[in-house]
Amino acid sequence: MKTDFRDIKQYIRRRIVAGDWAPGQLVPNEVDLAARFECARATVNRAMRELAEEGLVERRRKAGTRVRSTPLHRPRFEIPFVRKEVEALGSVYGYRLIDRAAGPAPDWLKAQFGLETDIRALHLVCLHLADSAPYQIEDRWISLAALPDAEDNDFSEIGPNEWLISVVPFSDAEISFSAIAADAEAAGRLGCAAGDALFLTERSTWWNGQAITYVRLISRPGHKVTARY
Amino acid sequence: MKTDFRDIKQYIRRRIVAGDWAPGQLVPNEVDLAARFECARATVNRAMRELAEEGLVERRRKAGTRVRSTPLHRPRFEIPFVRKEVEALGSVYGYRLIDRAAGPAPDWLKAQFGLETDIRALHLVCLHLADSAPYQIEDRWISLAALPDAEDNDFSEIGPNEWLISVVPFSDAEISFSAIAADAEAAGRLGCAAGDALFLTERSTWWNGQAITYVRLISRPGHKVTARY
DNA sequence: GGAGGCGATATGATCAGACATATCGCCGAT
DNA sequence: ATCGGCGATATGTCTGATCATATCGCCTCC
Repeated sequence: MKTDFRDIKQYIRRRIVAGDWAPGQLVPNEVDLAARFECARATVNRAMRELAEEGLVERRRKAGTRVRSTPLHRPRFEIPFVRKEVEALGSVYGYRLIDRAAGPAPDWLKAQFGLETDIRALHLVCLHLADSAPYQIEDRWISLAALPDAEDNDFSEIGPNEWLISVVPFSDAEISFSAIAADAEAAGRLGCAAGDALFLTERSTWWNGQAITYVRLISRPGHKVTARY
Repeated sequence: MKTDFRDIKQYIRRRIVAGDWAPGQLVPNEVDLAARFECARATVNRAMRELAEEGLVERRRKAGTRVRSTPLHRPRFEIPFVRKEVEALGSVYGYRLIDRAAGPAPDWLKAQFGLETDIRALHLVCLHLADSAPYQIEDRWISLAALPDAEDNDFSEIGPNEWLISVVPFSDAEISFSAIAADAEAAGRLGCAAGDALFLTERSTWWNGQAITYVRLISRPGHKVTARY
C-alpha cells in the first residue's frame, strides 16, 4: 500500500476540523509532511493544492500554508436544462411555444449585452411542462447579430435552450437567482395567482466575447435549487 | 519558455469551443499531446484533469478523454456571511436580536436533522441591518445536544452565524434557494408588504455527522445572488 | 527610526520513468 | 449468435530531482 494523496488530504482535513490546527494557523510545510508520510513532495503538493481549491486552506509562496480564518463557502449548483430536470422528477416533459418575434433589440437588452450598436434580436416565450402542468416559463432573447441561424428555426418543437446547446455548446455565462411576484401574465401561464412568489433564474451567455442570449426562467411556485458542500 | 500546463489547457479549450473537437468526440490521448507539446505526460495530465474538473471534458480509463456531449454547468456561488455582504455594499452593518428561546426541538426540526431522538434546541430570530434598514431576517435553530455552549451565549451583541463560525469553523452543509411570500411577521420585520416575494436561503449544517444548526435567511425584497462561470 | 536591498525559504511547476488499475473490444468457447 | 474471459491501452498516481518565483524578514544605510 502506497501513500495516497487522499490519505494526506484526509489527515490534514481531520486535524483542521478537529481544531488541532486552528484557523489562521500555519500548517506544516510540504517537505515536513512529505517526510512524515514518507512520500514525495509532489504528492503532498497535490493534497494541499486540492485542499486550497476546496477553500479549506490558503497558500502563499514562502508564507506557507495556513488554515483559512473564515472558511470559504462556495457551493456548486448543478444546473441541468429543464427537460432533464423534469425527467429527474419522474414526470413527463412537455414543451409549448407561446410567442416568437424578431425585431430590433430593446435598449435594456443592449445594455444587458453591453452593446452600443443597434442589433436585431429574436424574442421567444415558451412554456415547459411537467406531466402537462406548467413547470417553467422561458422568456428568451437571442442576438441575431451573433446567431443569424436562429431566425430560420421556428422553435415550435424543440426549445431554444436545447437548440442553443447544440449550436454553441460551450460559452461563458453569468447566472443569478432572485424572487419575484407573479404578474398577471406569468400567473396565467403558470396557473397560479397573481402576486405569488416565484423563483427567477436569469442567465446571460457570451461566446468569444460576443453576447449570445439572455434568458429569464420563471419557475412554478415552490421551486427550489439545492447544493451540498 | 517552458510549456505551461495552462498553455495546454487553453489549446484544448480553444479547439473545443471553436468546434474543431465536437461534443462526444475523443480528444488526443495524453502521450500524443505530450509529444506534440514536447513536455512530460504529467503536465498534460494536469491540464486534462483540470479541464475535467471544470466540466469541459469527461475522462475514463482506457476509454480516453472526450468532449462532454452536454456541457456541465456548475456555477459556484460565493456565500459570504451577512456582515461581509452588507459591508461589501458599502453600507454600515447592524444587528438586532429579536427573539431567543430554548426548548425541545419540534418534530419538523428533528426530521430536518435526520434524528429520531428528542433533543433540546435553541431558537433564535435576529435581524441584520444595512444602514439601519432591515436587510435580512435570520431564523435559526441550534442543536443544544451538539452545542450545549450555545445556551450560555445571549447573542445580544454578535449574531449566531459569527459565533458558530468561531466555534465550528468547518462543517458539511446543504444549502438551498427558493422564493416565498412574506407573511405578516416577516413583512413587519423587513418593512415590506405582506405577500411580497422574498428570497429565502436555507442551510442545514453538520459536523462529524452530527446535526449542528438549521437556518432560514429571509432577505429584503430585491435580493439577488449571482455567479459567473 | 524609516526605507530599501537581499538572501533564505516555501510553494509552483516540470520532468522522465515506473507501476497500478479500470475497461474496451476482440476472440474463442458454448 | 451469445456469453465470458483476457490482453491491450489510456488514464491514475507516485517518485525523486531540478529549476522558477514570490515574498518574508532581517540587515544595512541613511
